[in-house]
Amino acid sequence: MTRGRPREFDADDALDQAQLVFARDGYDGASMHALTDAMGICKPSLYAAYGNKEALFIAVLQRYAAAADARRSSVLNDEPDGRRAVEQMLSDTVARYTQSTPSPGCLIVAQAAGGSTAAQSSGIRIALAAVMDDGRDALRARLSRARAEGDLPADVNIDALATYFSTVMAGLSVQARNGATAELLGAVVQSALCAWPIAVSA
Amino acid sequence: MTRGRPREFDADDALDQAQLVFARDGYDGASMHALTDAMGICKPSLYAAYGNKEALFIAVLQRYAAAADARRSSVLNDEPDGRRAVEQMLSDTVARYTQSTPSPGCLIVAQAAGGSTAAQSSGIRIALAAVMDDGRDALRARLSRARAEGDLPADVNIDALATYFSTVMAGLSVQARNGATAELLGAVVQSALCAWPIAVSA
DNA sequence: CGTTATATATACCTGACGGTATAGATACCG
DNA sequence: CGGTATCTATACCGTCAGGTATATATAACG
Repeated sequence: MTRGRPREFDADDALDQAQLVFARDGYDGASMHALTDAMGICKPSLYAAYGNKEALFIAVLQRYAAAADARRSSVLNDEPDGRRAVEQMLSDTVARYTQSTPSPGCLIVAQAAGGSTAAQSSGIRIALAAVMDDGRDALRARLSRARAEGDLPADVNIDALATYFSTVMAGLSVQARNGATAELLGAVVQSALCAWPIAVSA
Repeated sequence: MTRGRPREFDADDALDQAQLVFARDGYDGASMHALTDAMGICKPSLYAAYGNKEALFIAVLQRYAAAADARRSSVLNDEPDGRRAVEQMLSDTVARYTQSTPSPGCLIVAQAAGGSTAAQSSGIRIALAAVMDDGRDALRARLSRARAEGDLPADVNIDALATYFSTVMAGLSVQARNGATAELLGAVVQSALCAWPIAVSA
């Protein structure tokens, strides 16, 4: 058992609130005051629980990425047809990016697209690169399966195709943040899917 | 003639230097000290010439957008075939996004993707939305011409297709900023172009 | 040449930032 | 119940942010 006074807040709930602030203001724009306000805790509690601002952001990021990864994996694997699986992933992405008001889009993409490139070795950029790689890896694995199952031609470039769909998803985040509607982005998804290579039936 | 002592710096050159700082650090991350250092001027000169930080960024943004628009328009209009015109635009985009070290990607996309959504009515977001709309409008106009010339089917949704290619370009900026190579993004462009609707020859 | 208008340089102001010391509150452990 | 470890709250610290006052330098005008 842990000794001492137990903390009066739920660490994961607090991360969820912090996520909203980071998504709305960005890492630089989010002040510790705004964060503690939203999390409902005072600063020493925050620093004791998470360390500092950068560590807090990374904790938020990894929680966000874990949830996103879980959703994406289930969406990708529940659908047996490869093309429909990717379509479901993109449609789900549009739904989530456009429903998260007042800060549409993806926290990861937002920070990766706009964050400072000066501190390339900073923990934040490392963590961002890691979660983005994880996302593309999951997609690549699904495309690889699709190729093995005949949903993709044997000679398709899996890396390039995975990067392509990742690129589209990153773009969807940007469009959503700029106010694009779910209907318009749905049409974008349909256009994007036209790039799905057609397997020649043997 | 202008009275008084003439300024000792070129206003446009200074904007170019400021652009590098904003691209590297983002709007929030760029300090006035870093900006004046890069521009080679002192703070009162900067404030006298541009007003304040926000106005300076908007000036940088509009200069950047004007140059980007000029390049894009020439690329789009020089090529008579619609599909090849878009291909040239995307390839040119990849080349520019990957060659601008140490801050790859697009200044507009970076700020639009990651900037604060809190101040929706701020001048920055308004200016960003305007230049992004301009870019999509130029593309839409070219697609409309392509449809008129038979390079696209008559029933194609021009709005959706223009948004689709804009989405891909925004995604390319994100990928470039995360270190994707020109080769890989070139393959992404080829995938993206597979979404070009095929006109049925009458 | 004196006046005037503008540019530059130094030095400074107010406020907010990230982060912390210290003191008080509340639980487990013996 | 005493001791101790942990959490919370207030108040604070040093630094740096964006922005500006003041003084000085340099040009066009008359």
